[in-house]
Amino acid sequence: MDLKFDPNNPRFEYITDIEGANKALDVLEKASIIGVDVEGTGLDPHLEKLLLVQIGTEDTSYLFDPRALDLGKLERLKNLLENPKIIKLTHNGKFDYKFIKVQTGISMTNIYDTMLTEAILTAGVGRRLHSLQVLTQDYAQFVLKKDTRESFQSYTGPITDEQKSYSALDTLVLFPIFEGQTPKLKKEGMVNVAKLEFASTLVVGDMEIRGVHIDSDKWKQILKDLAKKRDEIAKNFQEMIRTYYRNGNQTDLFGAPVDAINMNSTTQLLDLFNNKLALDMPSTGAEILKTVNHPVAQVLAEYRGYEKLISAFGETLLAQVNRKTGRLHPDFMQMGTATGRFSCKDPNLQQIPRNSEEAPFRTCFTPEPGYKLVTADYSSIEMRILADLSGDEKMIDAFLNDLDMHSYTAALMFNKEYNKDFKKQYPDLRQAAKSIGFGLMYGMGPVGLAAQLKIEPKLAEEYMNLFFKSYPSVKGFLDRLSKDAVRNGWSSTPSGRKRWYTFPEKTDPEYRKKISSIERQAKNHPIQGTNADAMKYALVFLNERLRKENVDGSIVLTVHDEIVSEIRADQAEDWAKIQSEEMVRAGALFVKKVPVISEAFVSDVWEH
DNA sequence: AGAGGTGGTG
DNA sequence: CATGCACCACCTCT
Repeated sequence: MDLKFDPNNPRFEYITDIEGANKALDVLEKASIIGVDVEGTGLDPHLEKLLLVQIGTEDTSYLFDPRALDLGKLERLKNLLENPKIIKLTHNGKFDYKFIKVQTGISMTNIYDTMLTEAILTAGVGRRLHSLQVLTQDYAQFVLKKDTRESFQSYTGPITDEQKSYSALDTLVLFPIFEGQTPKLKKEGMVNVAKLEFASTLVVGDMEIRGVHIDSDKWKQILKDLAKKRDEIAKNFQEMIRTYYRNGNQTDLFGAPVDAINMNSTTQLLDLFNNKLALDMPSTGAEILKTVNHPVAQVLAEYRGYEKLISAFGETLLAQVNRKTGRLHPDFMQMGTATGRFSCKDPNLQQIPRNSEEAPFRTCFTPEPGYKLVTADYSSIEMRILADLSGDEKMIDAFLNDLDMHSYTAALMFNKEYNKDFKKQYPDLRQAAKSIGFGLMYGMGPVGLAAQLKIEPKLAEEYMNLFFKSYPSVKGFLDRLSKDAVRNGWSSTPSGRKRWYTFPEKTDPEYRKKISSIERQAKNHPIQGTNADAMKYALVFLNERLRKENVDGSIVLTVHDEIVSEIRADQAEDWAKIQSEEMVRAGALFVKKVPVISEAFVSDVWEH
């Protein structure tokens, strides 16, 4: 690899005035590909300060100092970064996009992201984090020092020579990585997948910048109510088990009884169940507790229900409300999974409990005054994908005729007549059909199905056979997916999104177990991954419509098959129609044999 | 610090 | 032969 720069002495221009900026732009405007990176005093674009915006060609990096120059006012710079014809090489461009947009108002377009590219080129195998350091070693064969990065943390002084060199390298090194990655993208047929990811980045950036509003007072009240119930149950529990412990009658300084054990410790719980109560339990999980015929187990299960909610969705979530915006700005990772789905963290808003009477957490997510939430989700999208990809005529017919899928399946399987009251007439049969339908998409076998339905494995196997007889193409389709994956070492969605597998040694004692696991993953990947593809297209389409139609609002959440946006009240109803239409249009890119359905509604709280 | 257990979401 | 996909948060224990 011939580098166009010297890693030990990179060329850069440090720009603090208009003349310097114009000279740099004279060069940059002639390039078709530029590298972009930013340095800030921290990670939060709302709270921290931009210290440098580096924009470079393959041999020189231009370091714009936003403390010396109002970058948002530099019309030529804005036009450069917003020019859709010029490719901006980035590494984790979402970060740079957000900082630049929040602090200068400039909205970068046409991003190429080396981190995302590496993620799609290695999905399922290898590292989950693709740092610039590692990619530099892989593609440019030198060691990128990273110790200077920390020097920007909370930094207020003038930019040092060392900081300049370091910052310059961060744009220069993007070029050899880009050169090394793009042939791989072509070879793997993943250019369009990459383009989809890059387009999604801007949507995710906007979504994270906007964040989502949460009613903290209401949230706290829910927690308070839950804690009261939990504490009462905990007290009962300690009471019940006191006699088994030597410290059972001890009291603290104020005369309150001391807890016999820590209810959150599985070690201590297992000791209680197995040694004191002689129950012989393998674990203390909910499934086991249900089967244990002892009041202590039931009380523990009840306690767990509350303790889970309080600990996982408690004050730590509220503590993440941004002090500047007053909203939550979670981190959506567009390649957070091996299948192409998003993951979400800090906080993970994709795992907020569904609303219940006791814990209506989602109702605490509300729009700003004057706005509405518009929620839309795909209707049984993964089943529709299965129908489409397998090409099963019966399953396709069921969706074409808009039947209740699981009822229809049960009717076919058990030779009953389908009608719209089927769900009421044969709830158990419908449930069995539903479990098989979902289970198959996860590669489940008879034993798993038996456990789920609490029936004998033998009967479960009969049920599965009935399912496959009802939908003759499905079994062959799924078996082909697992066979192909084991033969090729990867599976693929119709869009070309791949997932690779690492195979065990033949001598591995868990060889068969690991192969089975790969087979299940390979059955699921094209289905889940196609869902992910559709969602990403939908997000891109929706952001385009927001801009084109001049809608006052933004997408605020995405939860696998659901999109939530926050829209000015008078525009919300019209937007709801657009939102479901665009989701359908995106889904229809992949699902062509059956209809794609998305229903949207307008509300004042997040409800599902 | 990292692993294992548990349980929330789609 | 082994027996359900994809995640993240919190807790305890080492």
